[in-house]
Amino acid sequence: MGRRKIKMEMVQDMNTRQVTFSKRRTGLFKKASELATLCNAELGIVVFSPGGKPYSYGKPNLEAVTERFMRECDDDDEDSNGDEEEGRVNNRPKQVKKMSERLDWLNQKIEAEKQRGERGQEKLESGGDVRYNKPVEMLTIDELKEYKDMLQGVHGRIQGQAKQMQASASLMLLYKKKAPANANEDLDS
Amino acid sequence: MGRRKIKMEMVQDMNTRQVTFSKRRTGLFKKASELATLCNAELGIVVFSPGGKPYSYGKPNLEAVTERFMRECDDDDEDSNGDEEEGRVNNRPKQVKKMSERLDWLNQKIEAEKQRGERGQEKLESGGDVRYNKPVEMLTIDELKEYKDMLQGVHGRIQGQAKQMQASASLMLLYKKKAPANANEDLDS
DNA sequence: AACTATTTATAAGA
DNA sequence: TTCTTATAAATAGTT
Repeated sequence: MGRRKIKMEMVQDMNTRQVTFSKRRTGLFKKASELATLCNAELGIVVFSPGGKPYSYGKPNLEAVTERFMRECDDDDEDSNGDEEEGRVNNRPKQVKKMSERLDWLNQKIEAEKQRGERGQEKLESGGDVRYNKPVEMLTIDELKEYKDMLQGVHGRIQGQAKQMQASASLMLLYKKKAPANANEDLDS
Repeated sequence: MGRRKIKMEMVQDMNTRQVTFSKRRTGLFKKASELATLCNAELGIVVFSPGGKPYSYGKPNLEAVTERFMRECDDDDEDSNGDEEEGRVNNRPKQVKKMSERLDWLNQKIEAEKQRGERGQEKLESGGDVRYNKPVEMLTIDELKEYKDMLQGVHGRIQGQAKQMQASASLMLLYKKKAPANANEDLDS
């Protein structure tokens, strides 16, 4: 589809692969947008880059997931229950419960990390004092850098995971029935 | 992209729209497959046809993940039979809402943690500079290692949990209405 | 389903 | 990264 035909296998060169990913992701989302528009279809896409970063496209919009969740669920409560005498409490939500339990567990872990982060920070802060008392046990610059990178990495990855969860949760939105076509960014040309 | 250029709006003729949907859905999934292959990326797509039928594509294998999850959580699985009764839009919204609140809470915590991490980082960086002026430092190597291990351990568990959640969320999409066609074979040509 | 005339996407290159 | 362009690929209308 370009100057040359390429073999359908993972692009070896990292740089080229990144470029390819970027271009084709854009193309994929455009195609998705067109399909949604032309056929009045709803769809959701979540793509994880080789680096693990999540990208998503959806109609209706998959952004601002949490707020949408709440809003649309409220709407859903009011709309779909109007003439649904059949809407009994069914037996399926166990999956949701399980997922919620996992979220609970996750939250606990994050809270724990938060606590420890504070303690670690105390150590850092008190370190200024210790510095004058213990002239020996010091960190090398490389060790400091390592520590810094570690912190950045952990925080970054946690955020990345959170985004992934959001994207996934967004897809769940599509499981529900139609919400009037909230206009999306028009990728259609 | 064909004999003529078409306006980017919903195709009016029902028959044509169905044909367009079918063709473009195939094309979209192929593009997705190629993106995944070329860039070693993971992705998932769910599309609802105008008629409301869900189609999905995923790498790796959304369907298998879905089935596995369903099996694990099949305590209440009564949907395996093929009856397509629709009147059971359930009480899920409340649970989804609950989950959304947790997600929101989670994000707040993560954001707060990020802030803390940045502050801690400043201290580290200033400490690194101080190091050239003062013969001492704050944390011992052991303390640093302990902290690092702790964070890494937490992160590992969080990431694992997040992946599970992601899989769970994806599969929930397909749990009820199973996709009639899960195009997961080699779409790459 | 197949067939093509065209449009569209994109691999390389700048 | 963004643009250019030669070429590959997708597809709208037709059979």
